[in-house]
Amino acid sequence: MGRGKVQLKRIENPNARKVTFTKRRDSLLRKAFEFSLLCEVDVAAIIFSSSDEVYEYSTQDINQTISKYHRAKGTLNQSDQRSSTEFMMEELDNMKSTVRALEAKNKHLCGQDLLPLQLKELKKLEKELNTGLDRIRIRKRQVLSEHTCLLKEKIIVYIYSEGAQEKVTVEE
Amino acid sequence: MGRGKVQLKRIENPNARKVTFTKRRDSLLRKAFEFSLLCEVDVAAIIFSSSDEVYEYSTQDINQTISKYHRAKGTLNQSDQRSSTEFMMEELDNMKSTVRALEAKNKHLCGQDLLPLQLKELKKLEKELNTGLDRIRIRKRQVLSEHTCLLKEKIIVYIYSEGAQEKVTVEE
DNA sequence: AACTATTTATAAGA
DNA sequence: TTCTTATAAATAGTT
Repeated sequence: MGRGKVQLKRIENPNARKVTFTKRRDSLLRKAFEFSLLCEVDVAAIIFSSSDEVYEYSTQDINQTISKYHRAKGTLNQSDQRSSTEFMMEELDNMKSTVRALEAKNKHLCGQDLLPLQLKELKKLEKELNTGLDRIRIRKRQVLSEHTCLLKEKIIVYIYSEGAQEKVTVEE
Repeated sequence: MGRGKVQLKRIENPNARKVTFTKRRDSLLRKAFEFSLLCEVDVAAIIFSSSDEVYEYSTQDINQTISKYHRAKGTLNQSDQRSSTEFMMEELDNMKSTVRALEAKNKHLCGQDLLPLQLKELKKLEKELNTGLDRIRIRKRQVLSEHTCLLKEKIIVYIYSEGAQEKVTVEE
């Protein structure tokens, strides 16, 4: 439509290209608008100039249209992504307070930061530590006796083997 | 362009509307394509049918175009959002392993889950607990002596005051 | 789905 | 640039 038929390729003359850009940009946006109105459908069009200025038309808010597009395509849409981000932030917050609590408990168990504690809490802590200490000693004795058994075996092997190279030590 | 001039309003006849939809849809997408080619610019068009089928044209991958749009508009674009999500996921992962480590340490200090520990680790743990226990006992004695001082004061107050109502107890 | 009378878009010229 | 205009293209209504 025009004085001549156009070749479908880049318009070489930069000026002519710019003029055509403006003309076709406007009519594309107008066509999009007419189309959506006549046929009562959602349409969005985004146009960048060669210097990346943005021209757009959208039936509704363009971000809604983009979200709708993503939804239709089954790709993650923005609002979903935003809410998953929010969810993660919440989880992160929870995690942080968990870490704080665990670190505090840990320090208390190691006898640090005791000043804020009440007598009752100190007694509870002492009890916990006593229990822990008992269990650790029991386990230590077990391990130790296992070591000793192993040692005995090794000694026997040692006695019966001339080429024994391995050095065996028993702690505590 | 047609047998008559169109009114710019919804085409009432559903059949005519559907036909026009197809015609204008195709030409809009074709126009978008021609435009981008002739003027060498980025264009994206998204069309939904009345039953929300998607028709689209984009010079490059449409998500890239959408990102470019968001970037140009200064709104948070998807890839930015994705990377912030990725960052948070990483942080969340780190936090989770921190929690795991702290919980394990805590359990060990309470004498639980000792089986995987080596003799050396058990001894270190025992030492830590002993230190902790010492400190807790020191602190407990402090608190207790403070209580006792307080008690002494209260007794004096009690002796000199007839209306004393508060009941004072001293633990251990 | 194809046709065609018209309207609309637009390339090139002023 | 902007306006004009000849012509190409799109398309509403028809078949």
